[in-house]
Amino acid sequence: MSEIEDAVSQQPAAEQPAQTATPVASTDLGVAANRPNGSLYVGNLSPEVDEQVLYPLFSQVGQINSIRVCRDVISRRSLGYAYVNFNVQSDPSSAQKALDTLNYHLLLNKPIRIMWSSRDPTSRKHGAGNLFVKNLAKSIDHKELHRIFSEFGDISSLKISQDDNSVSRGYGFVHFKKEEDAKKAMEALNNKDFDGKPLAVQPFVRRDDRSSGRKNTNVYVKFLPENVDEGRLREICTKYGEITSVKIERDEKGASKKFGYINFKTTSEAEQAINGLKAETIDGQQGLYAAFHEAKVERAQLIKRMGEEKKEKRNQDSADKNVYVKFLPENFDDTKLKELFSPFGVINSVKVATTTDGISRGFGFVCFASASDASTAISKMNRTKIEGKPLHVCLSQRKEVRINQQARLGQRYIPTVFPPTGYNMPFPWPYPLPPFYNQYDFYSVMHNNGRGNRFNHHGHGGRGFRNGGRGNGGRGHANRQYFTNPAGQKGVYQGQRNRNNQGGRTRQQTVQAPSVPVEAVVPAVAVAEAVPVDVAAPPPVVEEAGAVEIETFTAASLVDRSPEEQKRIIGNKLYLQIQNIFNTTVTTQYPLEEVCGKITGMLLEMSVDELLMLIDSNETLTEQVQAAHELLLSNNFMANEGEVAN
DNA sequence: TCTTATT
Repeated sequence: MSEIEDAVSQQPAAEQPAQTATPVASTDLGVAANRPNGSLYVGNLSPEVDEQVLYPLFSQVGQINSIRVCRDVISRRSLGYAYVNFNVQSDPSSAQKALDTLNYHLLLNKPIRIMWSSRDPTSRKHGAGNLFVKNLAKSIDHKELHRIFSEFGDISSLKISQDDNSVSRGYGFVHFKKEEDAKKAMEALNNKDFDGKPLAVQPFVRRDDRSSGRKNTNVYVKFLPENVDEGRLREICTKYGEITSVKIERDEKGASKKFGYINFKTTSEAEQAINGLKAETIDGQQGLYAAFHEAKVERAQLIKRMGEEKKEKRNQDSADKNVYVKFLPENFDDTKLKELFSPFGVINSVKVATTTDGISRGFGFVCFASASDASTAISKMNRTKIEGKPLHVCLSQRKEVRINQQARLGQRYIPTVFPPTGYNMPFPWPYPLPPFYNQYDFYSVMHNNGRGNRFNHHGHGGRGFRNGGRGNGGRGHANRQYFTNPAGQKGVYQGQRNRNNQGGRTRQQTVQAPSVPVEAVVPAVAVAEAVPVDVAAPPPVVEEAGAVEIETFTAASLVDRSPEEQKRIIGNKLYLQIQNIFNTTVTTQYPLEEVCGKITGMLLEMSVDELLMLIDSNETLTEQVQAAHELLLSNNFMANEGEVAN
């Protein structure tokens, strides 16, 4: 299949690419480098365990910023692990306390396994200092095993395998922080009796690595001449080493199937035989195939793995060479498309997407031999007019990538964020956090400000609405955040709410006033909030009041802008388009500005390329808006108690 | 008788 056909055809979802690191404000609180924040990984959870179960447990030891149980994107089923984020400002040791006191705590009969959350998977993957422990007495539980091994050093993770009834399977894993501690423990504890059984302690070896360590002495050989029998084969192979058995596969009539097996005493003998047989001349003929004999299952796995690797490689290869072209004239076929793009470099393949009747669907793909040619073609051809209509040209995103992006939208499941204790709730709890009010954004808002709130484009503490008509007199803005005080003082919680609902209540609560008032959501606000801002960066330019200019931009003009700028510019346009969709095709019961702002922010999670495609296709945008709106509805993100429809 | 992972 060509790269292009491949790109067009349906593909199973591929692995998600690695996420970029979240910028985190650096705070030196004297904690070890491997735990700069109060984030814990909590694993081995029953599927039923959710945030509401974890909160009371963990809040006993300290103030919690947020808890998130990770779930399957589609089914929303728990993946059996969670992140618990403690407020390090209020107590830098709370996470450590949780580790010391809550590890192996039974939740629904399963012992939770707590570790420091580490973004870097390498230590987990390469497994240095990891021990496999077997022949464990069933009576030994997690705490007991931990007690036994912790004598030799810090343990980063320990687990005893259990069956569905939480009964020990008699083996487990003890991962030390330091490899030398693991070694000491192994030497001291291997073969030592515990509860009447000698413990077996050995380095942990992953299954894949283990099978290769198994003795491989059996040589598979094919393309044998038909007249070669066992005796002859043995004769040929004696020079390679000591043979324990020879077998040639035969059909029911006893005729050779022309392949067989020779088993040697040692692996190295088998290896020599493999090399030698490939060059062997039998009756003047060459061309034997020889290899280690692998069990059927292993072979199937190997083939599968190779296939996956090949496919992955193909994906990688075409990722930056495959150009997506949209808004082609109806009569444009493969030949014309190729002609159009051939000035930019060698083209491997072209394809105009068509219906089953062969009618152009108005878009296509051009796969270049080189990524730089693809890049040139994009910059030269995007927005050039063909028969009066500007083309849209960008890198093609593979279907599974696009699907993943849509899935990611659904994944924007908001962590349950818990307010500090010892404080009267201004509104019912738990309350889900609106999408873009996470603490990092908030933090940046707070820090941006010597000179007024970045999100308040009027530059003063008054009303920050920029919609030019409604001001704050409109109804139903709910604005609430839970955040960490950037000044590092005592945990501060601000629940702020501006609303004039029909009951005439206006509730506003500020426990400790932030340095700059935070205003409600309007277009540019939503856009700005969606883009995390580097705390150390200089304050962004504050635009003139009322200047909600929607920049006219081209893909080329965006190139020179920073990623934040690109998103801001696109976001402004996107906001208006989304607003238009709500005015024409989608209805919402929520305040228009708020819902548009939130959805703009959600969609801005996509890549710039994807966004450019999106703002050019009202149809796709509408689909995405509907999906995002449904998500908001289903997660109850929007204000709902007493909120009046707009 | 050979685990488990990112908001």
